[in-house]
Amino acid sequence: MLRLSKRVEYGLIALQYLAKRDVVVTVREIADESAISYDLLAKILQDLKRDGMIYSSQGVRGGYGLMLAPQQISVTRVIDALEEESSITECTSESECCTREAVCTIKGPMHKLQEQVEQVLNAVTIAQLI
Amino acid sequence: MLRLSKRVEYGLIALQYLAKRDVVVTVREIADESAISYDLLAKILQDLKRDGMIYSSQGVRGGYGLMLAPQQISVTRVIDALEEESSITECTSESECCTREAVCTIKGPMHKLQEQVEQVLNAVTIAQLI
DNA sequence: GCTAAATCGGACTCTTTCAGTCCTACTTTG
DNA sequence: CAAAGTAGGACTGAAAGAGTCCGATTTAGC
Repeated sequence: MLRLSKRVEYGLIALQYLAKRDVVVTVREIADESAISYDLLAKILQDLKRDGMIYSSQGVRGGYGLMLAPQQISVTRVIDALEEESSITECTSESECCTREAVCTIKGPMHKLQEQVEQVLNAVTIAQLI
Repeated sequence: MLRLSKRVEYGLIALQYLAKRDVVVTVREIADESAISYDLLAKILQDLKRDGMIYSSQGVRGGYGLMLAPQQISVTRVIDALEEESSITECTSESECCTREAVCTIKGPMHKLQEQVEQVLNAVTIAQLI
């Protein structure tokens, strides 16, 4: 469907939220304000933290905050942090092995297409969302 | 996953195949040569025909052929003909109604992003696949 | 030190979408 | 009229996605 997953959508919303604040923010607050499932959002923020674009402080008065400047966080990076695969077709994937490889006649062009899409997603950052 | 569906992938392969020939080609031939399920490909070609980018002739010696020049058939058009929805998020969709609309803070930027992606997909045509 | 408010993280369920199959009907050439 | 095609509905199976549940760990503040 060529659609961003809800995980990425929620991730972008959360990052946008964090970018507007300069103190740590709880998952609860973002989830309530943005009408997103708490449990789901909690997992997403954990993944974003693993990537290193945000940090967390645990315990009471804990929460999440940005580690990087908004303009350093591209949509591509968010996608990579939150999704397993992000190639446009099976044959442009590195991890999967294309079942029709021997007879595949569109591998080259698809690679080019993927590069162009990535370029677009790379150019958009959290800074543009604020 | 931001991935083109198999329907679109097979559709592009079939169109590329047709673009290389100047006579009608049967579904069977394309399916065999490209290792694609016959039944599935048959449905895809029907949809492409409905859109008007290819024509069919029924009966013995029948098959499909291009109605338009390869450079007139963009990837966007193929996607539109073969998929229900193609918006990048729920909130940029026209047919769906975003459940979180009241609190959605990324609608504007997502629309811009979608336009840019569409621009890329619009610029690539079957002519580039040959 | 205890308690409450947080993050951490595994395991699970439910739903929807996608890919693919099966079967029957209609069309047309030879 | 038979064989080779397209036309198309209905169904199945598998996989991914979205969301839930529950328990563990950490830590500020009383």
